[in-house]
Amino acid sequence: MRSSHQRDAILAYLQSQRAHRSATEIYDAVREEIPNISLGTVYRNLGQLVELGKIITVETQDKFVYYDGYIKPHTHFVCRGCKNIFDFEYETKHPVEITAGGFEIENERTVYYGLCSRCKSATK
Amino acid sequence: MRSSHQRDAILAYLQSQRAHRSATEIYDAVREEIPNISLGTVYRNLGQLVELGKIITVETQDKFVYYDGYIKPHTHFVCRGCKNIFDFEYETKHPVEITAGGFEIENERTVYYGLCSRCKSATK
DNA sequence: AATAATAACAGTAATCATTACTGATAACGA
DNA sequence: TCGTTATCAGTAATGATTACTGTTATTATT
Repeated sequence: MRSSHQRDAILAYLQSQRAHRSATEIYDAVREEIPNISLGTVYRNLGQLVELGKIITVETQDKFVYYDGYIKPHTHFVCRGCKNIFDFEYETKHPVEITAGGFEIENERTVYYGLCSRCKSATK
Repeated sequence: MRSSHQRDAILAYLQSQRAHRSATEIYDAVREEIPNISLGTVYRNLGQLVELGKIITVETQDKFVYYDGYIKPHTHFVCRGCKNIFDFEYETKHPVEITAGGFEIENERTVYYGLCSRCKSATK
């Protein structure tokens, strides 16, 4: 794989902050550094970075995929109020039947939905 | 809310089998009973059934949403080989920081990815 | 049972995140 | 420096989902 300025910029952006960004948000952010980068390039490189294991995807009940440069296993909490995504330590214990049934887990995703403490207070 | 033949058929279909179906698959299945039902009607009623808590959605790394008539809390395993989705008992333990941090969990989704035992053997 | 109000519908058009395509450009081994 | 070709920018296409519109069916009321 050849190196590319575009891919480096995308990875650097995702690693520079503990956040979960959609392709469009990444596109907007990277355009400040590479004004004529195209959205297709962003998608192609995001796919490659996922393939390389440098970033991960986070699927939620939103209509788009979020990308995360923090690849240590962790879970997510999506607030119904402010829509923010919070990271949490990974404490999941696999259902025993999975491994007992001969299934091979390669990775997993857990997403919690609810209200963060700030939004919970606001609705009171 | 008024009763509707279409909504009843959709719910009956999803409850009749332990499966996870996309909107299009549900559309095709229900059309055998109601040939001129429209896809928009399927989507609208799926949304209402989710709202009513009669069915749940399952978001995966696929590009479409699956609907599930089995609403007892459980997790899913998506096989990378055969693409089947398997159900498992719910044994997740919430990260302590979530409740400690004042977050209110309303629901959660866990999806495991990997190979089922059949597909694991096939690749050997 | 007939009527009125309107939720729900079928059919179709629009939206929009994502993917595919194409000719130009840039990375890099020879 | 040159040739190969991965990658790119720009743009068109795809496809799941949503919105719109005139019609139909449900349900409360007469």
